[in-house]
Amino acid sequence: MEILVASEAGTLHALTLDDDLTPTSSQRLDRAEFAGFAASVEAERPRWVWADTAALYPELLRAGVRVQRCLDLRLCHVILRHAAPESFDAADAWDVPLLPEVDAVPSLLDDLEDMARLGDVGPDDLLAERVRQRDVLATVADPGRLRFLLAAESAGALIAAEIAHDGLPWDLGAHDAILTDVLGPRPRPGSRPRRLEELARQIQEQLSAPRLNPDSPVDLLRTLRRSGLDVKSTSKWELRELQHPVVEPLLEYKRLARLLSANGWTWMDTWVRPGTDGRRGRFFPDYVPGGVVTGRWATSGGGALQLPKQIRAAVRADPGWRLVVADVAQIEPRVLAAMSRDDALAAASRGADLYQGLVDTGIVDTRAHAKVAMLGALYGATTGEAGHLMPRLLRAYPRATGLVEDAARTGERGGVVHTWLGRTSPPPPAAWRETQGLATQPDAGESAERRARQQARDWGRFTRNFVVQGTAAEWALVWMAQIRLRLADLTDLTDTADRPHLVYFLHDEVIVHTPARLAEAVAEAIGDASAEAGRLLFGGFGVEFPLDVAVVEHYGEAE
DNA sequence: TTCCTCGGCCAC
DNA sequence: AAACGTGGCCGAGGAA
Repeated sequence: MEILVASEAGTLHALTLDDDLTPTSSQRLDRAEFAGFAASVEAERPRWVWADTAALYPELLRAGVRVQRCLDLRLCHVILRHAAPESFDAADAWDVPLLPEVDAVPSLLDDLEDMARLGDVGPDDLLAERVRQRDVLATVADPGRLRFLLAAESAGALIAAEIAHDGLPWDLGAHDAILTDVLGPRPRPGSRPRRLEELARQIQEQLSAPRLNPDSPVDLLRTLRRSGLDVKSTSKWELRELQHPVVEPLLEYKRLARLLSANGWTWMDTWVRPGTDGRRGRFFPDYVPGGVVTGRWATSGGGALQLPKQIRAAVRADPGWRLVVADVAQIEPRVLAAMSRDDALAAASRGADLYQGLVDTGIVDTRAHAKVAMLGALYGATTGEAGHLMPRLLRAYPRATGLVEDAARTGERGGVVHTWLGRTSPPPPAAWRETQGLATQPDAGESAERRARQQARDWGRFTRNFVVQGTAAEWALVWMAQIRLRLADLTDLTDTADRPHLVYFLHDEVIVHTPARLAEAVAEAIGDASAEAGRLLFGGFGVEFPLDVAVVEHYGEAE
């Protein structure tokens, strides 16, 4: 059973559909009735179908109602349009970006919540889109896989909304202690923390430049060169190689200045809601499912995808609760082995450490070389150590390397490539084709040809990585959806106060916040979910996805 | 004043 | 000092 929920001019319409997508009943709901309606119908485990999970699900969550499955038609639309562009006309209302161009609607900023989402789609339009998507699905090469992807993508939307509702437990006191320890006490607004001020003075003295602003790359580069240091930039990679007394305080300054600007007291004030008795604060990452072309999640504000290791100890479970932190070891090479059906690479992956497996089978001599070579193959390295090791990898794993090489060649020709479940890469932009076209003209100059070759190789590296990064993202989505199902089974669903819940996701890593007594059961559920994700995606093919799982009080304890 | 690009660096 | 993929976010400083 499916239930379509349309929202039009503040009123909700719920349509119940049978398996042929024929409406069997229809009703109007006041906004206030929505959660009660959803709670009563959820017992029958329907599939909820709506235009945009982020527009409707939060109000259910606020009312304490969670649903098991949904179809997010906007997210599905994006996938289907790329998979079968010939089935769609010009861009329509379903192609609107998640957030509008801010320039375009300055007067609507107050209504952003309502206007930016696809909340306002009438029941007829919603049903028409649902039917269209079913029909498009029937035309693609492998509807089963794509249907699975749409379900996984939609489950991701539910999870993102739930994390946005629950938040990541955050210990403001621990965060402040870390900052104070390395920077000094919180300074008055507009002035540098004590430690940064000291370092700035040292740098100025070492370079005999009393008015140097170390935060200004232009100023700093000029001053360094005036001191006889032959550098082309102020990056730490280049500075590290210099023999000069300014290097140490300068690198330390950069490290601390970064911490202050990215995750200092201002960030804390902006993104963390203080806790209450017996409860930590909460950081609310604004995840954007499907926000990256490859299918990875993006974030919009808060920087949840780049929480530096330095402050992870501030992620701390509530008293009496634990964090279960789990990440997949070397997900991308494992996914590559599975999707290319490369038995040799799969065999090397049959252990907790795939890179060590490459050493043990004699492909390379050290683990470090194995990692460099493998990442080089996934990213398209041509020079240096990675480029040098490539021939060995090509010889040892012709199927796996062949898959990414093929994807690169396709991209270089301007073609599109597909992930395992059928997410399709975007075609190269018009300017790209134009440059390629110019280079094939009879009167094309040397430089035009060089530019075109360079650009073709660049796009090839993108498509090469797309197939693997995108399939890894699919694995992670399925893993997380399986975790979510299993967590719901650990407790009585109505018992929301004691419910283990996902609070963080980072490409190949999750954190579950759970009452301490359930921590071991949660860890086991996460492992089961990993095995199930492998089976669901790749059937019986023998690639394993081993996890590092840790039950901790704070994230800093996990590796 | 606001907007935008760039250099730099964090995460995977 | 980037090389070799995907991102977000910051301050500086020039452009509008």
